Amino acid sequence: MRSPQRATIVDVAQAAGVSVSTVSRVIREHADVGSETRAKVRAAIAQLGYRPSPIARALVSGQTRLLGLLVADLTNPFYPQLAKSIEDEAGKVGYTVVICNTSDKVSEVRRHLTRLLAQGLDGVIHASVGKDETTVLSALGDRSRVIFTNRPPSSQSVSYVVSDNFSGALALTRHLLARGHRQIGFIGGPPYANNANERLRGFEVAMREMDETQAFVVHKEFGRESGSSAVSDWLDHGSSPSAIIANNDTVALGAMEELTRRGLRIPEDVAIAGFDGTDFSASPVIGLTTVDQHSDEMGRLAVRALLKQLGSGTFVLTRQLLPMELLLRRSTEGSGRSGMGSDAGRAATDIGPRTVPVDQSGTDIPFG
Amino acid sequence: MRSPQRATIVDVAQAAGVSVSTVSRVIREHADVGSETRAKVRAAIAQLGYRPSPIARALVSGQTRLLGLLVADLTNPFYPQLAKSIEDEAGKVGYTVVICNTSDKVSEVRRHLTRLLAQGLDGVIHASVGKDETTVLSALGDRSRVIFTNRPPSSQSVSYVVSDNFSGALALTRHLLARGHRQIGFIGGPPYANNANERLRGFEVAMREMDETQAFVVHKEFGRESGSSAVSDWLDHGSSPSAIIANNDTVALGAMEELTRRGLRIPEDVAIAGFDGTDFSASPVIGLTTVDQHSDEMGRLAVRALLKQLGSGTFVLTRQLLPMELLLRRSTEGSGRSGMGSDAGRAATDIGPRTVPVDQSGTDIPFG
DNA sequence: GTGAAAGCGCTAACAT
DNA sequence: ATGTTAGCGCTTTCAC
Repeated sequence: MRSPQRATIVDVAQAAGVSVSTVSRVIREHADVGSETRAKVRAAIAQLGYRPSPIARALVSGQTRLLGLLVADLTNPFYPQLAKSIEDEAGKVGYTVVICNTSDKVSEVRRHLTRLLAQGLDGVIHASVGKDETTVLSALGDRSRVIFTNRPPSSQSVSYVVSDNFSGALALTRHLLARGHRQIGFIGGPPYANNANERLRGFEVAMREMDETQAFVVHKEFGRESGSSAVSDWLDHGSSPSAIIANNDTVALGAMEELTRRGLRIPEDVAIAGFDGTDFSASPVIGLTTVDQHSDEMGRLAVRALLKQLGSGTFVLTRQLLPMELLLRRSTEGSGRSGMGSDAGRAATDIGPRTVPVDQSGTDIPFG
Repeated sequence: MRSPQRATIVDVAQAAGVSVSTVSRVIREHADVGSETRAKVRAAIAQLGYRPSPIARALVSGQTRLLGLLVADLTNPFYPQLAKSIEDEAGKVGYTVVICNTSDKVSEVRRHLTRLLAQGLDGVIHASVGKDETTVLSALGDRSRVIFTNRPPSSQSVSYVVSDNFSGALALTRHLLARGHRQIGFIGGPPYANNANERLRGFEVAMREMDETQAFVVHKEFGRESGSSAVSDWLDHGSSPSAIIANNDTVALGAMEELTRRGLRIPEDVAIAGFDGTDFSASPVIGLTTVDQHSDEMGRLAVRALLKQLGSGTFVLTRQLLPMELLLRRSTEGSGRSGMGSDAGRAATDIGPRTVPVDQSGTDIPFG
């Protein structure tokens, strides 16, 4: 049952009656190799079932084709969606990605980075904490080996591909205002999450555009409990928003739970909306209005940008802001009769693209 | 910004005024090294910030400390839960795990295995297809490098750590029968999924224990759509089960969606239950009765068993059947008033442990 | 167009 | 207790 000793390049060379360097050239489809020779080598390779050792290659090239992906919490469905897209894109060009759960802790980021580095990875996609560029950079030693996604870094001198959270929140809030809501609760995130901060800013700007509005803002972590506890905070202290915006879909679900528990109807008594566009938000059982992050595109672009950085000798800063999309569902739109079909909620409002000019210098321009 | 040329073992040796082998010994905390020498070396290592190259190590040792994890679908919340537990356990002993999405296709399994093997991984945890031992083994070349989890393999000569799906289904079905249901629909899985098969078997055995029962069985894949389409199949063709058992929580959610769409109330009109014990099933908004797989324990045990196999020279077969736990929620128990608190559904029925005797020979004993 | 040989950074005999 | 040395499987000058 032992696996047969793998053939090495030397075996192939012998079998083909050529030198190892010739075999190496053939493998890498390098320059000029006589077509007969090439054929002989190819035959030998096929016959021996030879596969070059990635380890030996890595030793000499210094490249492992291993990418790290740091996510805040794999049990928040948004991250698996993102991870899938990243893996697909990376896989296409022969890269393997290692997903790491950070629980949004800088210490975990450091721990994983150390271990990954010890494994010899080439680069990192950071879709977690935020505001931790220093930690990341000091572990990696080189900003060309990392790209931030999902949450923008606080500095502008490191690459990122994130959503235009400000505009997304703006559009969502305006929509709720247009539907007549004036007292709106916002469940903000922890201070390190820049995407959450941007969303809050969008909310605040929209609220100020209108008179007679009242905003209730609390700050929480990203779990379901956060949603429940925010609702409790408000209802137990006499605040009664007619609509609630949660920082992400998971938190929104938690808020729905608490409202349900208290016998409040959604959206008749309280409307509710989230962010991210997770799959479950679309479920008719849940029917949650959300601002979609387009995780597919985000992941794809992040991988491409990172690979570009890794490849080119000179570092090229990437700074991309992706448009979000407002997906209206029952949780804000009213009871949308049972038979509304599976396309419900795809009546979307696209929030136009917006791109930040990239300048190589990487000066720290504040967001917005 | 370039990362400073990493120090090598030779640098350390020079700095410490010893030979490389001595440094190597110190690194690996090997045998006897004079305590002064050791101190000198340690100092040099610290001072140079030396970290041994995993690649060079891998080249000589043939071990990468990389584990592959094959999952059917990362967007089914059960798999992230499982993955998390596996990563944690593997991380504790310095292993890194690469998660791969197979979409339950043997061709994808093969593709990933090939790529992972090219990356030089040590072993694989297979939590996907099932009945594909041949493929897996021929890719890996050695059964000591793989362990099946979640879904049992069809042969008994390869290691696995899975739930006692038969007993779980038995207990769930008996519970529904006890509550008076006689016409029960079962949404089975595709033929290759042995855990689904076991669940169906448990269901059938329980149904036969009682007179005057009627079972509606359909076979579907594992997505939400499967749940919806199963419900449609039944209702559009005059079958009307008073309870539905879905093969997993995701499918159950899909079924709930279709029932809701058709204006049927859960559980008043139709009761529903799933499998796996995913986090979302516990949400009061969903309140889905489920048979919990204990993904934490399953992952932990799978990793331990695999590492044991990888370590020991002689292959030791592991065959473990883990108890499942019935978690009763609103979807089967009645409307469980709004204020039932967050512990609702933790009133659990433990389904006793059951262990299959392991014999080294690995003869093919059929399940049950 | 092809080959010889020197490493990449480490481990593991085998000396001493 | 410590040092010497031969690889691990490959890439890459540098010759021919």
